[in-house]
Parts: sequence; structure tokens; C-alpha cells
Amino acid sequence: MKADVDAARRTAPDRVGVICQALRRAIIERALAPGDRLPEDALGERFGVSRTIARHALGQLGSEGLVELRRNRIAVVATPSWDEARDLFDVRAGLERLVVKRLAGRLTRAQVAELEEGIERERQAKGGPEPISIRLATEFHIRLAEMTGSPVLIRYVSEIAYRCCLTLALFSRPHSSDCAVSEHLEIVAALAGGDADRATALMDHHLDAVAGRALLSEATAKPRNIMDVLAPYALDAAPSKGGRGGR
Amino acid sequence: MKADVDAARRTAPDRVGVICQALRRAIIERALAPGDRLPEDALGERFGVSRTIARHALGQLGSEGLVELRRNRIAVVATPSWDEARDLFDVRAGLERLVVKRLAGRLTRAQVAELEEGIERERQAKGGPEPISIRLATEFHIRLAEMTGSPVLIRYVSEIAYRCCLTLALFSRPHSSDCAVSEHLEIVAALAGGDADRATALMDHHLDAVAGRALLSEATAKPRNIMDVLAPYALDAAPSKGGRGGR
DNA sequence: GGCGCCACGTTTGCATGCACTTTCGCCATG
DNA sequence: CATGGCGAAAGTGCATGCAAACGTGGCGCC
Repeated sequence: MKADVDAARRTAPDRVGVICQALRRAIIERALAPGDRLPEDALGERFGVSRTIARHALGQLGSEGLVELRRNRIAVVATPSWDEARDLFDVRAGLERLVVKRLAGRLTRAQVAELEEGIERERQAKGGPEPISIRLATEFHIRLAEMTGSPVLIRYVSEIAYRCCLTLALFSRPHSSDCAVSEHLEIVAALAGGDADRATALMDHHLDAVAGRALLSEATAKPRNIMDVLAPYALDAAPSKGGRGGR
Repeated sequence: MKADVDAARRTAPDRVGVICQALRRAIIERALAPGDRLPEDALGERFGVSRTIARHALGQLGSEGLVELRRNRIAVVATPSWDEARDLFDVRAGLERLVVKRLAGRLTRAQVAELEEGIERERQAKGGPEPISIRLATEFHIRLAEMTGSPVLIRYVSEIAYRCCLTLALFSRPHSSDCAVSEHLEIVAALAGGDADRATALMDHHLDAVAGRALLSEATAKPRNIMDVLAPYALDAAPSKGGRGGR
């Protein structure tokens, strides 16, 4: 019955999902940069699982476009070309238009509050480390998608948002997410006000602006020890050191 | 370089992909119906591979939403609910609008010919077995997406088109794809003529019509999920526990 | 006769092992 | 000094083995 379900949940760690999420986070916060190598066994060792699991996780991320898988070769964090980046942002704009269309005038007071709270966190993080800002900004868009209640939309927007982060890591200049806060606020205001046209226009402009800021120059990749970078992300996933990790 | 790539291709059977494609086709042609069980070892035996590969393929299809994976349980072909079906068609319309917007007025003569040739095949198959018609109609939409040259769009449209086939298998009445041929022709004509507005309108109408024919009402649906069938009967019999399982 | 429990077969979860491929350092050669 | 080939090391591709979990049939108990 209920207890059995709970027991099943407790004994169902879904380690593949945990690793995927950890890697996604690492990518979104730029701990992992495009081109970084992700060998199966190093990954497995880091997360305390066998290659089988690590391999599965890589397969998943590969199908999401975050990781490049080539046969007989080490998986690497995807390195989108400039064209792909433009394409990504373009499709993303289309998808997020769908999101705001569904949301305009339909947000509950609680949802608006939740969004504004998130934006407040963005504002507070503005002075702090850039990766956090990027993560928070991305989470805003994903939270928006989640509020549509459409599983497909949620999946696609999340996926493409992560991939866009990847392109930002490649092409953007340092202070590229400055105005995101006010733009996010405006979008929420338009949504709360039920002005669908204004909301879509704002969202379009917002993404255009992000893409414009992002796709101007080309940055240089900086090689380093990827597995060390992963350490903090492995902490709440690996069985080592009993450090319980919520989430 | 080119030679290396070719060599890699030759020695790269990519059996996971082969199995995925086979299953996708089986689903699209209704050889596999929602709820059908897909045990790993049966699959592996059928395709001459080990469970490892079959498992990988199932994971892939699971992330595409074609297969339902529950921990420690046999994978089954996905059984979308009526709400999910509506959502699917809605998002699909949005995506395909993006496709026609990109394509309007940009199709080469060869591409138009290719599309019309495909539609001709659809017309010829009209008298034949229904699964073939469905497959051809779906391939039209996928081919359209492919012509955008946008990998993301291609992936999303393909995926969602396959999933829509699944909902058709569940909810549609026998002769539901009759008018698809003429509607497809009109869309191609509008695209070739460069009339983006008309093309999007036609595509909207087309998908609306397909969804309408398919999803007429919840009442006409013929759900195969026995538990769902029983739900109304359980209402005055069961104590409470309206809890729909899963996910 | 109905109900609950247990034990068995089936199926998945995961790790490991082996074969094959790629990569890279090293040495011989021009 | 540059270069080309070779061999070891590293890494992936895949199958198989074992343990745990699920579902089911049978049995005993009420």
C-alpha cells in the first residue's frame, strides 16, 4: 500500500538521474565548460557507481544535447557552433512564447509571488559569482515553464535553456546577465496583468537581448582537471563521507 | 578526415539506434499498442543483442516519452492520458508553426517536389492499410521539420509527432486521416508560394483538425488502460483513494 | 468460502570482465 | 630537427553474472 510505495521510493535512488542532475548543474554553473572530457570510469568513481550507470547518464545527457557522444571516444561537454547557438536561441524564443501565451492572466497570486521571490534572489546574487547568477536566471525560465503544467513544454524548455547556458559559456562576455533582473520583473508583471501580447513581446525582446549579448564574441576554452571540479557536485550524490545531501 | 568518418560509420552498427528506430516504427504503425510490454531480454533476444543494449534503447525511448519506465518493472509502451494528448497536440502546433514560418518562401524546387512526391505516396496508400497512411502522414511533418535544417526543431517535432501517433492509437476513430492528403498539399502550396501567414493558418487548422478528429471528446476515447476504465465504476465502490498512480 | 501470507519464478539493477578501438609517447629514420 | 610508425596505456562496447525486487500462484487459517 502507501507504506510499500514509500519503501520503494526510499530504496530507489535513481542514481542515473542524480548524476545527470549533478552534471547539468555543473554545466549550468560553468564548472564544466564545453569540450571538457567526461570519461565513464572517472565519472563512475567520482559518484561511487560503476561505469554502467555513468554511461547511462552520459547517454541521457547526450540525447539532451548537453554532451557529445562519439563512438569509441570519450564523451565531452557539448561545444555548440555559433550557428547552432543562434538556432537554439531562436527555437527557445518560440517555445517560451508558447509558455507566456499559456501563462498570461492565468498566474495565481502565489505563483507570482514565487516568481518574484526568485527574481529577488537573482538581484541579490548580482554582485556575487557569475555562475550563480546564470543559474538563477535559467531557473526563472524553467520555473515559468513548470507553471504551464505541460510536461512536454517543461522538458523542452528546460533542455534548451540548459543548452543555451552552454552557448553562453562559449560566446558571451563577462557581464552579460546584468539587465536580466529588470526584464524578468517586467515579464512577470505583464503576465500577472494578463497582457499576453506585451508579455510575449517582452519575452522575445529579453531572449533577443540575451542572445545578442551572448553571441557577440568568442571566448577561449580553459583546460583544467575536470574531475576535481566535479567534487562539490558529487558530494550530495556519492556515498563517500556520509554527507547527507537533501535534494 | 572524411575517410576516417566513413570508416567509423562502417564499423559503427549503433545497435541501440537500430532498435530504437525499429520500435518507433512499430509504434507508429500500431504494431505495438499502448500498454504493450517490452521486457529487456525478450527485446534483446529478438534483435540479437544483450540486455544491455536493449536496456539502453528502452532508456532512450523512455526519455522520448514513447515508453514508460518504472523502476523494477517491465517497460511498457506509453499510454498517454487524454489531457496529455491534448497538451501534446497543442505544443506540436506551436512547434510546427515555427517550422512553417522558417520554411515559407524558402523551399527549393527540389524540396517542393520531394514533399509532393511524399504526399502522392500518401494518396496512393489511402485505400491500403491504415497504419501505413499514418506513418506516411507523420513522415510528411518530419520531412518538413528536416527542411528547416534546425537540429533542435527536427528532434522536437519528430519526437512529438511520434507521441501524437501514440495518442491517435488510443483515442482516434478508424477513418481519421482521410483529408490529410489535401491539407498537406495546401500547406506545401502555401509554403512554395511564400505565404507564411496562410501556411501557418493552414498548419494550425490541419493540426486542429487532426486533433479534433482524434480527440473528439473524452467520452469517445477508448482507453486501453484497464485501471482508467474502471475509475468511474470505482467511484461509488471504493472508499476514496482517487490517487492516479505513477509519475 | 473468503482472506492473508509465503515461497517461487520472472525480470530488472548493477558491477565486472574481456575484446576491441583510440590515443599518445617514444624511438628510429630521413 | 622534423617525421612517421609502433607499442603500451587508456577508454569504450558489450555480454554476462549475481543479487534484489516484483508479481503470482498456492496454501493455510479464520
